[in-house]
Amino acid sequence: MPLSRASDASRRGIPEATVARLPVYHRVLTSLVDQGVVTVSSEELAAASGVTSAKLRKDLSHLGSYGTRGVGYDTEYLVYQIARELGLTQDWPVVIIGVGNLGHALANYGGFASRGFRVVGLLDADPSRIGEKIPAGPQGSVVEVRPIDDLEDVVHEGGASIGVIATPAPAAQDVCDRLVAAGVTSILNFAPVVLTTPPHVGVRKVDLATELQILAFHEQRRQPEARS
Amino acid sequence: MPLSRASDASRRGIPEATVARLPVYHRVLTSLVDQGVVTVSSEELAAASGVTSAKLRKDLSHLGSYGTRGVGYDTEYLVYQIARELGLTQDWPVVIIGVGNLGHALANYGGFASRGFRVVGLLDADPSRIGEKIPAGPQGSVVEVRPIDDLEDVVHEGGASIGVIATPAPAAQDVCDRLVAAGVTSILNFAPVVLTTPPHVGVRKVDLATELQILAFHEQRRQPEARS
DNA sequence: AGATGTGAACCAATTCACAGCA
DNA sequence: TGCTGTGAATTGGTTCACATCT
Repeated sequence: MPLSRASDASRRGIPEATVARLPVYHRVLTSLVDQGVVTVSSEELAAASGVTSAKLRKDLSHLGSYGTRGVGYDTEYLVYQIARELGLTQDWPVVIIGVGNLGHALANYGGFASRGFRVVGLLDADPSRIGEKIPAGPQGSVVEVRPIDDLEDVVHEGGASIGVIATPAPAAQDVCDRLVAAGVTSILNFAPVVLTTPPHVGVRKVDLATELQILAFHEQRRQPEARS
Repeated sequence: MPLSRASDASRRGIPEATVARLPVYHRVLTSLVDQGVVTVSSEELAAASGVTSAKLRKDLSHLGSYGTRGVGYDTEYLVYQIARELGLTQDWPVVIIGVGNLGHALANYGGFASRGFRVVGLLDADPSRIGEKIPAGPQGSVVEVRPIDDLEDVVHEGGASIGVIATPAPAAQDVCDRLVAAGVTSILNFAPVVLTTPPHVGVRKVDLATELQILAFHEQRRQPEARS
């Protein structure tokens, strides 16, 4: 088949549910490539990713026809196609606001650098934390914590279009407004508040307490024991 | 209306999507109660929660009829009903495995204690971290980090049915197996691996890199700029 | 009058099952 | 023969619009 460079099935509209699973496939495939596995069936890849094979095939069909009938998928080829679709082949400068324990964890999380995310700025409002040098990235590179007032400068210097909010809840909306004003168009929010943003800005929220509460809900149903 | 103690609409099956939003409503309502707000309309509560009013009303209708037509919802009453439904009126002992930056952040995250979650154990495989006392909870209570070998003891002593995995990826499945063997039936996993568990165990996964990748995907579509 | 609660219509996502190709 | 890719059927979730009740 002639490899048409813009793929056939793809253009416009990959379902949101599919997008949310692509990073998982990408990670599993990367691991398979590292292990020297050259070919994988939808059944195998699905099992390793914790989904059904039908779901996996439907997901991949939205990207294009990258498998071979009767054989399976070439791991290296597929991992690249998914990376390209997700935009992992690009460089994504990221700024992180709030350098508490969570901010630290994010800054030196190994999974970022290997996927094109580069921490170009760490900001905090606490004067005692300014100047601290934090290892951010894979080998040895460090980033210095700067005062929150430098937010606009750091965003511009680094060319960041993605911001991560890891501040206490009361500070989050203000930080968000400043990020948006500085030109950031994607925000990952760890503060337990609902952010208000203009429609052109993408926001995702990760809430640690929420996840535990969902677990507790199901756990409760599992224990039909004590009453009042 | 006679307040039938098991509620009408509830029994069996609140949609998963609704369950995932209840913690948000709960937080917003708690904040409103703190501000002294006594009554709230679906329109107002929905706006503050970042959803549409129709969705909010449909969600709440799965719990029962807790509103008053022409008026709205009594904040205090509603916050209690949601808390009860989510199981937040109970005490949930939790063990956390892995006390790196993320584990630290989780241990002293204020949002837990106020919702019934109590950290009864902190475990780590790194000998240099054993014995460290970490503030876990709202006022002054500390928990000492214990060696990973004590996992079973800590789960039993604390009566924990919920475990949080904040270890590096390679250790996660082993820790998971031990938690399950010790009787834990709900697991919150921060390690970037797909865990294998028996069907009676509930698992939720939070993946920091995944969230950034989903953001990057949309960000990429927003910039129809550079080609190869 | 005014806001809830809900059937009905709509849309998105998953599952089924098999046609089509290597 | 064996596994992908995909229409068709099904399930789950959202939105609409209004009957219902305070």
